[in-house]
Amino acid sequence: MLSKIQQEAKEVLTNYIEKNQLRKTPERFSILEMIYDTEGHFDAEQLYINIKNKSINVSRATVYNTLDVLVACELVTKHQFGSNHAVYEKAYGSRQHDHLICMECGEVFEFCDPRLHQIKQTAAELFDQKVRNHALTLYGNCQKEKCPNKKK
Amino acid sequence: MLSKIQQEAKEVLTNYIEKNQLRKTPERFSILEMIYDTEGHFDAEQLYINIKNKSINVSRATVYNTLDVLVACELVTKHQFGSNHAVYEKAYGSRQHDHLICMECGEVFEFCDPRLHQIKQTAAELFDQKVRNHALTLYGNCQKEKCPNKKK
DNA sequence: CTCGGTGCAAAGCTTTTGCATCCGC
DNA sequence: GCGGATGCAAAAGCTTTGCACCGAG
Repeated sequence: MLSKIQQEAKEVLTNYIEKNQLRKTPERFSILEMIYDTEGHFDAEQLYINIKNKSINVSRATVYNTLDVLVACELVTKHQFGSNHAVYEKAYGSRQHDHLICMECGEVFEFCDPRLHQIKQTAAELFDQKVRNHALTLYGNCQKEKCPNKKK
Repeated sequence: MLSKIQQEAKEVLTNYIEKNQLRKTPERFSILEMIYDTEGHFDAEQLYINIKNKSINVSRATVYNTLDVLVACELVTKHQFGSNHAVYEKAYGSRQHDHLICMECGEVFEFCDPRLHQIKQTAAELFDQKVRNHALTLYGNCQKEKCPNKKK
Protein backbone atom coordinates (compact mmCIF):
# COMPACT_ATOMS: atom_id res chain seq x y z
CA MET A 1 0.00 0.00 0.00
CA LEU A 2 1.06 3.52 -0.70
CA SER A 3 2.05 6.09 1.89
CA LYS A 4 0.53 9.53 2.00
CA ILE A 5 3.69 11.01 0.53
CA GLN A 6 3.59 8.55 -2.34
CA GLN A 7 -0.01 9.37 -3.11
CA GLU A 8 0.68 13.08 -3.09
CA ALA A 9 3.73 12.64 -5.30
CA LYS A 10 1.56 10.71 -7.70
CA GLU A 11 -0.87 13.59 -7.81
CA VAL A 12 1.89 16.04 -8.52
CA LEU A 13 3.05 13.93 -11.43
CA THR A 14 -0.49 13.53 -12.71
CA ASN A 15 -1.04 17.28 -12.62
CA TYR A 16 2.24 17.90 -14.38
CA ILE A 17 1.44 15.37 -17.05
CA GLU A 18 -1.98 16.85 -17.69
CA LYS A 19 -0.76 20.41 -17.72
CA ASN A 20 1.99 19.59 -20.21
CA GLN A 21 -0.08 17.21 -22.30
CA LEU A 22 2.20 14.26 -21.72
CA ARG A 23 0.94 10.71 -21.46
CA LYS A 24 0.14 8.83 -18.30
CA THR A 25 2.18 5.77 -19.05
CA PRO A 26 2.42 2.99 -16.48
CA GLU A 27 6.24 3.13 -16.68
CA ARG A 28 6.30 6.69 -15.40
CA PHE A 29 4.25 5.78 -12.37
CA SER A 30 6.20 2.60 -11.71
CA ILE A 31 9.41 4.55 -11.69
CA LEU A 32 7.99 7.23 -9.42
CA GLU A 33 6.78 4.58 -7.02
CA MET A 34 10.15 2.85 -7.00
CA ILE A 35 11.89 6.15 -6.24
CA TYR A 36 9.57 6.96 -3.38
CA ASP A 37 10.29 3.53 -1.93
CA THR A 38 13.99 4.35 -1.94
CA GLU A 39 15.68 6.16 0.91
CA GLY A 40 18.59 8.49 0.32
CA HIS A 41 20.55 8.92 -2.87
CA PHE A 42 20.53 6.65 -5.88
CA ASP A 43 21.82 6.71 -9.42
CA ALA A 44 20.10 5.94 -12.69
CA GLU A 45 21.65 2.49 -13.01
CA GLN A 46 20.66 1.42 -9.51
CA LEU A 47 17.14 2.59 -10.14
CA TYR A 48 17.08 0.62 -13.38
CA ILE A 49 18.27 -2.52 -11.58
CA ASN A 50 15.77 -2.10 -8.76
CA ILE A 51 12.92 -1.80 -11.21
CA LYS A 52 14.10 -4.81 -13.19
CA ASN A 53 14.26 -6.75 -9.93
CA LYS A 54 10.59 -6.08 -9.40
CA SER A 55 10.04 -7.74 -12.77
CA ILE A 56 8.83 -4.52 -14.28
CA ASN A 57 10.00 -4.19 -17.83
CA VAL A 58 11.53 -0.80 -18.48
CA SER A 59 14.53 0.24 -20.50
CA ARG A 60 17.35 2.50 -19.45
CA ALA A 61 16.12 5.05 -21.96
CA THR A 62 12.79 5.23 -20.18
CA VAL A 63 14.47 5.53 -16.80
CA TYR A 64 16.51 8.50 -17.99
CA ASN A 65 13.56 10.04 -19.77
CA THR A 66 11.34 9.69 -16.72
CA LEU A 67 13.99 11.06 -14.39
CA ASP A 68 14.08 14.18 -16.55
CA VAL A 69 10.31 14.50 -16.25
CA LEU A 70 10.43 14.04 -12.48
CA VAL A 71 13.20 16.59 -12.13
CA ALA A 72 11.16 19.01 -14.23
CA CYS A 73 8.15 18.69 -11.96
CA GLU A 74 10.40 18.91 -8.91
CA LEU A 75 9.56 15.51 -7.52
CA VAL A 76 13.21 14.51 -7.82
CA THR A 77 16.47 16.38 -7.36
CA LYS A 78 19.56 15.67 -9.42
CA HIS A 79 23.05 16.11 -8.00
CA GLN A 80 26.42 15.98 -9.67
CA PHE A 81 28.61 15.00 -6.71
CA GLY A 82 31.54 13.38 -8.44
CA SER A 83 32.51 13.48 -12.06
CA ASN A 84 30.37 11.61 -14.53
CA HIS A 85 27.97 10.19 -12.11
CA ALA A 86 24.69 11.91 -11.40
CA VAL A 87 22.84 10.92 -8.26
CA TYR A 88 19.21 11.62 -7.58
CA GLU A 89 16.94 11.78 -4.56
CA LYS A 90 13.25 12.28 -4.03
CA ALA A 91 12.36 15.87 -3.34
CA TYR A 92 8.70 15.88 -2.43
CA GLY A 93 7.94 15.67 1.27
CA SER A 94 11.57 16.19 2.16
CA ARG A 95 13.01 19.38 3.49
CA GLN A 96 15.15 21.27 1.01
CA HIS A 97 18.73 20.64 2.06
CA ASP A 98 22.34 20.75 0.96
CA HIS A 99 25.24 18.35 1.35
CA LEU A 100 28.58 18.06 3.03
CA ILE A 101 30.68 15.22 1.68
CA CYS A 102 33.59 13.78 3.63
CA MET A 103 36.43 13.30 1.21
CA GLU A 104 37.97 10.64 3.43
CA CYS A 105 35.15 8.15 3.47
CA GLY A 106 32.58 9.55 1.07
CA GLU A 107 29.92 9.88 3.73
CA VAL A 108 27.23 12.43 2.85
CA PHE A 109 25.78 14.71 5.51
CA GLU A 110 22.72 16.82 4.93
CA PHE A 111 22.11 20.27 6.32
CA CYS A 112 19.90 23.28 5.83
CA ASP A 113 20.89 26.89 6.40
CA PRO A 114 18.45 29.76 5.95
CA ARG A 115 21.26 32.16 5.15
CA LEU A 116 21.56 30.47 1.78
CA HIS A 117 18.17 31.82 0.88
CA GLN A 118 19.44 35.33 1.51
CA ILE A 119 22.42 34.68 -0.72
CA LYS A 120 20.10 33.56 -3.49
CA GLN A 121 17.97 36.66 -3.16
CA THR A 122 20.97 38.94 -3.25
CA ALA A 123 22.39 37.27 -6.33
CA ALA A 124 19.01 37.29 -8.06
CA GLU A 125 18.71 41.03 -7.59
CA LEU A 126 22.29 41.67 -8.61
CA PHE A 127 21.95 39.97 -11.98
CA ASP A 128 18.25 40.61 -12.51
CA GLN A 129 17.51 36.91 -12.64
CA LYS A 130 14.89 34.77 -11.05
CA VAL A 131 16.75 32.06 -9.18
CA ARG A 132 14.83 28.82 -9.46
CA ASN A 133 17.20 26.39 -7.95
CA HIS A 134 20.60 25.88 -6.42
CA ALA A 135 23.20 23.27 -5.61
CA LEU A 136 25.55 23.69 -2.68
CA THR A 137 28.03 21.02 -1.76
CA LEU A 138 30.74 21.35 0.86
CA TYR A 139 33.78 19.11 0.78
CA GLY A 140 35.38 18.22 4.09
CA ASN A 141 37.64 15.96 6.06
CA CYS A 142 36.88 14.37 9.39
CA GLN A 143 38.75 15.66 12.33
CA LYS A 144 39.26 12.56 14.41
CA GLU A 145 38.99 8.83 14.53
CA LYS A 146 35.46 9.01 13.20
CA CYS A 147 34.94 8.10 9.58
CA PRO A 148 35.19 4.36 10.18
CA ASN A 149 34.94 3.46 6.55
CA LYS A 150 37.89 5.36 5.20
CA LYS A 151 38.37 4.97 1.49
CA LYS A 152 41.62 3.12 0.98
CA MET B 1 56.63 36.97 -21.61
CA LEU B 2 54.99 35.79 -18.44
CA SER B 3 52.79 37.90 -16.22
CA LYS B 4 53.37 38.17 -12.51
CA ILE B 5 50.44 35.88 -11.85
CA GLN B 6 51.82 33.29 -14.21
CA GLN B 7 55.19 33.36 -12.54
CA GLU B 8 53.66 32.98 -9.12
CA ALA B 9 51.46 30.13 -10.30
CA LYS B 10 54.55 28.45 -11.65
CA GLU B 11 56.19 28.75 -8.27
CA VAL B 12 53.16 27.24 -6.58
CA LEU B 13 53.32 24.29 -8.92
CA THR B 14 57.06 23.91 -8.42
CA ASN B 15 56.65 23.90 -4.67
CA TYR B 16 53.86 21.36 -4.87
CA ILE B 17 55.89 19.11 -7.13
CA GLU B 18 58.88 19.23 -4.85
CA LYS B 19 56.89 18.69 -1.70
CA ASN B 20 55.15 15.67 -3.17
CA GLN B 21 58.16 14.28 -4.97
CA LEU B 22 56.60 14.48 -8.39
CA ARG B 23 58.56 15.25 -11.52
CA LYS B 24 58.96 18.62 -13.15
CA THR B 25 57.97 17.60 -16.62
CA PRO B 26 57.80 20.21 -19.36
CA GLU B 27 54.23 19.10 -20.17
CA ARG B 28 52.99 20.11 -16.74
CA PHE B 29 54.38 23.60 -17.11
CA SER B 30 53.14 23.97 -20.68
CA ILE B 31 49.64 23.09 -19.58
CA LEU B 32 49.78 25.46 -16.63
CA GLU B 33 50.94 28.27 -18.90
CA MET B 34 48.18 27.57 -21.39
CA ILE B 35 45.59 27.67 -18.63
CA TYR B 36 46.85 30.95 -17.27
CA ASP B 37 46.65 32.41 -20.76
CA THR B 38 42.99 31.46 -20.87
CA GLU B 39 40.25 33.69 -19.54
CA GLY B 40 37.10 32.26 -18.01
CA HIS B 41 35.96 28.68 -18.07
CA PHE B 42 37.27 25.91 -20.27
CA ASP B 43 36.91 22.16 -20.55
CA ALA B 44 39.51 19.44 -20.89
CA GLU B 45 38.98 18.98 -24.60
CA GLN B 46 39.28 22.67 -25.39
CA LEU B 47 42.47 22.85 -23.39
CA TYR B 48 43.81 19.85 -25.27
CA ILE B 49 42.98 21.48 -28.61
CA ASN B 50 44.52 24.80 -27.59
CA ILE B 51 47.73 23.10 -26.61
CA LYS B 52 47.84 21.07 -29.79
CA ASN B 53 47.33 24.30 -31.73
CA LYS B 54 50.48 25.67 -30.18
CA SER B 55 52.24 22.64 -31.65
CA ILE B 56 52.99 21.27 -28.21
CA ASN B 57 52.70 17.52 -28.19
CA VAL B 58 50.62 16.31 -25.26
CA SER B 59 48.06 13.56 -25.00
CA ARG B 60 44.62 13.77 -23.48
CA ALA B 61 45.80 11.48 -20.73
CA THR B 62 48.44 14.02 -19.75
CA VAL B 63 45.94 16.85 -19.86
CA TYR B 64 43.62 15.03 -17.48
CA ASN B 65 46.48 13.96 -15.26
CA THR B 66 47.86 17.45 -15.07
CA LEU B 67 44.46 18.98 -14.39
CA ASP B 68 44.20 16.67 -11.39
CA VAL B 69 47.58 17.85 -10.14
CA LEU B 70 46.62 21.50 -10.63
CA VAL B 71 43.33 21.02 -8.84
CA ALA B 72 45.20 19.32 -5.99
CA CYS B 73 47.54 22.27 -5.56
CA GLU B 74 44.59 24.65 -5.89
CA LEU B 75 45.84 26.42 -8.99
CA VAL B 76 42.75 25.32 -10.85
CA THR B 77 39.12 24.85 -9.84
CA LYS B 78 36.92 22.17 -11.30
CA HIS B 79 33.18 22.63 -11.74
CA GLN B 80 30.46 20.21 -12.76
CA PHE B 81 27.90 22.57 -14.21
CA GLY B 82 26.01 20.27 -16.52
CA SER B 83 26.04 16.52 -16.66
CA ASN B 84 29.12 14.77 -17.91
CA HIS B 85 31.07 17.80 -18.71
CA ALA B 86 33.53 19.22 -16.23
CA VAL B 87 34.67 22.79 -16.71
CA TYR B 88 37.74 24.28 -15.15
CA GLU B 89 39.09 27.74 -14.42
CA LYS B 90 42.29 29.12 -13.03
CA ALA B 91 42.10 29.77 -9.32
CA TYR B 92 45.28 31.55 -8.39
CA GLY B 93 45.11 35.32 -8.40
CA SER B 94 41.35 35.26 -8.77
CA ARG B 95 38.87 35.99 -6.07
CA GLN B 96 37.03 32.98 -4.76
CA HIS B 97 33.56 33.14 -6.26
CA ASP B 98 30.45 31.16 -7.08
CA HIS B 99 28.23 30.96 -10.12
CA LEU B 100 24.75 31.77 -11.26
CA ILE B 101 23.81 30.13 -14.53
CA CYS B 102 20.97 31.38 -16.65
CA MET B 103 19.04 28.35 -17.83
CA GLU B 104 17.68 30.29 -20.81
CA CYS B 105 20.89 31.19 -22.51
CA GLY B 106 23.58 29.43 -20.52
CA GLU B 107 25.30 32.64 -19.50
CA VAL B 108 27.42 32.30 -16.36
CA PHE B 109 27.54 35.08 -13.79
CA GLU B 110 30.05 35.16 -10.96
CA PHE B 111 29.42 36.43 -7.47
CA CYS B 112 30.85 36.31 -4.02
CA ASP B 113 28.90 36.39 -0.78
CA PRO B 114 30.60 36.38 2.62
CA ARG B 115 27.59 34.76 4.22
CA LEU B 116 28.57 31.53 2.52
CA HIS B 117 31.64 31.40 4.70
CA GLN B 118 29.44 31.49 7.77
CA ILE B 119 27.37 28.64 6.40
CA LYS B 120 30.52 26.61 5.90
CA GLN B 121 31.66 27.26 9.45
CA THR B 122 28.32 26.30 10.90
CA ALA B 123 28.17 23.06 8.93
CA ALA B 124 31.77 22.23 9.81
CA GLU B 125 31.01 22.51 13.51
CA LEU B 126 27.76 20.62 13.21
CA PHE B 127 29.36 17.54 11.66
CA ASP B 128 32.79 17.90 13.23
CA GLN B 129 34.42 18.17 9.84
CA LYS B 130 37.01 20.48 8.44
CA VAL B 131 35.45 22.02 5.33
CA ARG B 132 38.12 22.41 2.69
CA ASN B 133 36.12 23.45 -0.27
CA HIS B 134 32.68 24.11 -1.64
CA ALA B 135 30.69 24.43 -4.81
CA LEU B 136 27.64 26.65 -5.02
CA THR B 137 25.74 27.10 -8.24
CA LEU B 138 22.47 28.94 -8.63
CA TYR B 139 20.20 28.26 -11.56
CA GLY B 140 18.08 31.10 -12.82
CA ASN B 141 16.01 32.58 -15.60
CA CYS B 142 16.26 36.08 -16.92
CA GLN B 143 13.45 38.42 -16.16
CA LYS B 144 13.24 40.51 -19.27
CA GLU B 145 14.43 41.00 -22.78
CA LYS B 146 18.00 40.51 -21.70
CA CYS B 147 19.61 37.20 -22.51
CA PRO B 148 20.08 37.98 -26.20
CA ASN B 149 21.46 34.57 -27.03
CA LYS B 150 18.60 32.40 -25.90
CA LYS B 151 19.26 28.74 -26.43
CA LYS B 152 16.91 27.57 -29.18
C1' DC C 1 -6.17 6.49 -35.73
C1' DT C 2 -2.17 9.47 -34.14
C1' DC C 3 1.91 10.26 -32.56
C1' DG C 4 4.19 10.40 -28.00
C1' DG C 5 6.48 6.97 -25.37
C1' DT C 6 8.82 2.70 -25.07
C1' DG C 7 12.40 -1.16 -25.59
C1' DC C 8 16.47 -2.48 -27.42
C1' DA C 9 20.87 -2.00 -28.95
C1' DA C 10 24.08 0.75 -30.87
C1' DA C 11 26.37 5.13 -30.88
C1' DG C 12 28.30 9.27 -28.48
C1' DC C 13 31.16 11.70 -25.40
C1' DT C 14 34.06 12.52 -21.74
C1' DT C 15 37.37 10.33 -19.02
C1' DT C 16 40.37 6.38 -17.75
C1' DT C 17 43.50 2.56 -18.62
C1' DG C 18 47.22 -0.55 -20.51
C1' DC C 19 51.53 -0.72 -22.29
C1' DA C 20 55.73 0.48 -24.41
C1' DT C 21 58.70 4.32 -24.35
C1' DC C 22 60.83 8.31 -22.45
C1' DC C 23 63.30 11.19 -19.33
C1' DG C 24 63.64 13.59 -14.69
C1' DC C 25 66.17 12.69 -10.74
C1' DG D 1 69.40 3.08 -14.40
C1' DC D 2 64.97 3.29 -11.75
C1' DG D 3 60.44 4.38 -11.67
C1' DG D 4 57.30 8.06 -12.48
C1' DA D 5 55.19 10.37 -16.56
C1' DT D 6 53.96 10.42 -21.22
C1' DG D 7 51.68 9.21 -25.84
C1' DC D 8 48.73 6.55 -28.19
C1' DA D 9 44.85 4.06 -28.85
C1' DA D 10 41.69 1.26 -27.05
C1' DA D 11 38.38 0.57 -23.30
C1' DA D 12 35.21 2.00 -19.90
C1' DG D 13 31.17 4.20 -18.11
C1' DC D 14 27.24 7.02 -18.14
C1' DT D 15 23.86 8.90 -21.12
C1' DT D 16 21.60 9.67 -25.57
C1' DT D 17 19.84 8.30 -30.02
C1' DG D 18 17.65 5.71 -33.98
C1' DC D 19 14.17 2.87 -35.22
C1' DA D 20 10.29 -0.08 -35.11
C1' DC D 21 6.49 -1.02 -32.28
C1' DC D 22 3.00 -0.16 -28.76
C1' DG D 23 -0.72 1.97 -26.57
C1' DA D 24 -2.83 6.42 -24.30
C1' DG D 25 -5.97 9.86 -25.69
